[in-house]
Amino acid sequence: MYAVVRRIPRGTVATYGQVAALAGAPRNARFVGFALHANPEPGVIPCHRVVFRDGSLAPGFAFGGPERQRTLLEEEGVVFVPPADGVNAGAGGWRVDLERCLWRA
DNA sequence: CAGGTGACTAAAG
DNA sequence: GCTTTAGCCACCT
Repeated sequence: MYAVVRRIPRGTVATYGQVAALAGAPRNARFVGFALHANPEPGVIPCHRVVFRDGSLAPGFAFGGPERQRTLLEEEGVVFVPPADGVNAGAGGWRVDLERCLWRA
């Protein structure tokens, strides 16, 4: 499963469900986060490439801040979509364009 | 070895 | 429509 997370190509993101499915457990999406939380190999596992079904990742976890997420993913070429709401909520509301950047095995 | 945990996900209330 | 409950199963202690 860690191999699966590491296999996520740069510039793409995978949902917990996606990783879980590739890991061989389509129903244990929650465990995916748990495994990453344990993070037996810090720095090796790109946790920031793993996002929610909505396209956003766990706020307060992952790396240090939602702002950092957008920067890191944008740096890798991941396309971000601003909140549909006219009022920009800052980093909150920003989601990854799963249609374009969702990792496809 | 056995038990507990969990960054989710989907469905029901 | 939004909030809360139920289920899942490999990894960690």
